[in-house]
Amino acid sequence: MKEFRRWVTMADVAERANVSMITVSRVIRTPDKVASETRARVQSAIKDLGYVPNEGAGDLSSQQNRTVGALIPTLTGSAFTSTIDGLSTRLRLAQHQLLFACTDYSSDKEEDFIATMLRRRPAGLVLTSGTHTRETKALLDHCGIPVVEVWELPEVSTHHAVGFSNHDAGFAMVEYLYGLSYQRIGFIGNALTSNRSQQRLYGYEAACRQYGNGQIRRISDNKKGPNNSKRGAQEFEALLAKWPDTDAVFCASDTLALGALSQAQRMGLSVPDDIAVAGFGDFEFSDEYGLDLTTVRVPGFQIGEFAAQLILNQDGVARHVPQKIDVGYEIVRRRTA
Amino acid sequence: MKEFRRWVTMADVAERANVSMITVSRVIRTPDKVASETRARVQSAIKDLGYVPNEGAGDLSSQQNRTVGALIPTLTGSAFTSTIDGLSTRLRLAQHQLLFACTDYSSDKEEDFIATMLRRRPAGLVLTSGTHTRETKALLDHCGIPVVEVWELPEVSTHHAVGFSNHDAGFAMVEYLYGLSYQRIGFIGNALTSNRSQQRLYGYEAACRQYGNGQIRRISDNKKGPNNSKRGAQEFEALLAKWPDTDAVFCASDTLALGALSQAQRMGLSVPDDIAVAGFGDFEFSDEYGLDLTTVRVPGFQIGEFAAQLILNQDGVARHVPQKIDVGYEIVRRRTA
DNA sequence: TATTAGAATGTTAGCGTTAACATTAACAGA
DNA sequence: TCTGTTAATGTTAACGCTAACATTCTAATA
Repeated sequence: MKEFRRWVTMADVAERANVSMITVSRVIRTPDKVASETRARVQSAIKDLGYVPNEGAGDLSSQQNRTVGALIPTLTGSAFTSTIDGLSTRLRLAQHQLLFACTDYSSDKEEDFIATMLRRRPAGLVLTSGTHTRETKALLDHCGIPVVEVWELPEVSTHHAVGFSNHDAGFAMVEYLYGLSYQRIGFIGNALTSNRSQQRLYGYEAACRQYGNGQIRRISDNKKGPNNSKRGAQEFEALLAKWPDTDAVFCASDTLALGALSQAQRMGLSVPDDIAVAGFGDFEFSDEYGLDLTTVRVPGFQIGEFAAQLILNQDGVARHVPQKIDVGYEIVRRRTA
Repeated sequence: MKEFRRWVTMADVAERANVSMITVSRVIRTPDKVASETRARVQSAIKDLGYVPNEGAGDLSSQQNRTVGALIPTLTGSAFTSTIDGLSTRLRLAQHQLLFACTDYSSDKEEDFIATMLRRRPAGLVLTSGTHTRETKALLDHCGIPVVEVWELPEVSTHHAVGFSNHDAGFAMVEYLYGLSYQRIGFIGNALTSNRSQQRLYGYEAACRQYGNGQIRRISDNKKGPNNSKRGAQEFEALLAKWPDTDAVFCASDTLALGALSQAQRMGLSVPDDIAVAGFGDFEFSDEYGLDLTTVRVPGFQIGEFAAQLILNQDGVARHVPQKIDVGYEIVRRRTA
């Protein structure tokens, strides 16, 4: 039966080890600067009492912070999970911790979360959104901590960025499809959800202009909403209803492609003979299931690691020159195209 | 060009609004207790200066904490993402924040992360592991904060739990398969990875004893490792090599089932005519793809919400009676069985 | 008019830690 | 012997905030 038990403090440890608090502090942070005998005494006091340092108090005193905030739209079926994994992994090595939240595709929630996170005075912020409300921008520009935007590389930005050109990646995939002799290529995906999808669309359009007759095959609805499989299936169906001779579709995400594939199957179309399908993101499932989806592979885990690195590097130092790290992408040809 | 700029403090706000700090504090936390005129003055000072309260300092002073730690094995292709979504969502409503980390299936990392998180003095901890190292257990038992284990319901535990009986769910699925007249049912999945998988296996075994001839069809390798699709495919193949007349397999996760299905396809087996496949977890993809996987649905998001609730309820109060919340499960019959 | 209650605001101390400076002891070199 | 240097440890004052108690003022009540 646990009672209202106070956490053991550094003072408790100091008393038991018969030293001053600062010596305990040194044993924890700079053990070399303490005589080995004293050190041993303090360490056993720490162990005996089960002392766990209060890092919040330490941060307050030292004016540092070993916390990093990260924001992604959602976790379920998301492309960003690997990036969060990478972040978490890299931060652990540096003894930093991850403050995490899902914005659920809402700018308001994003603003709310950022404001709330800043109250913790994190060492940095990792964002996946790209587009922010006016207030969010002001908050980010004035808070003075490193902000890293991931999964894209904005032309101009006051923040760091780790990602790749979604435009070029989209272009490259469509160019590749043209190279495989597909002629009438459609685009599937909601370009309003994120700047990333939009850039992929622009890349598609540019490739169509360069290699095709410039015709754009796209169901342009203005519905916002997640780019999930259901949407992929719906848009695939609509696209083929409008342009029955379409011989390939480029989907703005693997999840969309999943839906497109299942719709193709339902419609009795053979992939890639009747129609080719290409995705984007190389999500785990496409590799593992017989799907064998032709797609654009992006090093999501690495993106997380780099983002962490950018923030960690700045610890304490105010290098406010926005860095851009291009992690590139890779066309992975499998069965569907 | 941003410089070494100090964060605006409450003292700055107080000075500008010509009040004492405590008044600023009250405007933020208990606005009702401040005269409207003063309140307005303080609020505009806050806005003018772009003041963001330092919650760490506040926590230290008030001996409270609005942070909750959560630990899951991994994020990519994980069943727990929806639970984290639920946690995040619920915590936001209570102005709490989520400290998050991936243990990567390692008990050592788990211990490390828990120790590190405790340094932040979180209001509670949400764990998905069930089995911990000796040190971890000691840490959890003595830290005095609410700990919630999710996705299972241990018989005895000193902690809260939000989940369901993996044994019963496994039993129910296999019982259901027997009810559909399948006779020779195999089990796919590594029962060593987690207690959950093990319980599902036990449930399978119990059902076999009760409804079948008690024969266990399972490739019992002692390889640890993630229950991913690749493993599902391998075990499926091995299982059928050993017992060619198997007419149904119960997989410990949907991801495994995904692999099993793809392997069945490769082997030219028709599902469910030649062999039925049942999964566990109702992951997003199985719903969205033509997969139409028969599976056990678990309310993952709700689990997260409940876990948050348990921790929030305890805020400040020391109710150390471990609660158990059974969220149940549901057999979802689709095409594969 | 004196008393009291309550609303509004302020003062003081302390949360648990660390930075910065201070002290002490031991010992080497002049 | 005296000075200087270094290693080991200690003292004091923050860090930014809030709890607890204190004060002031207004207005209602006796």
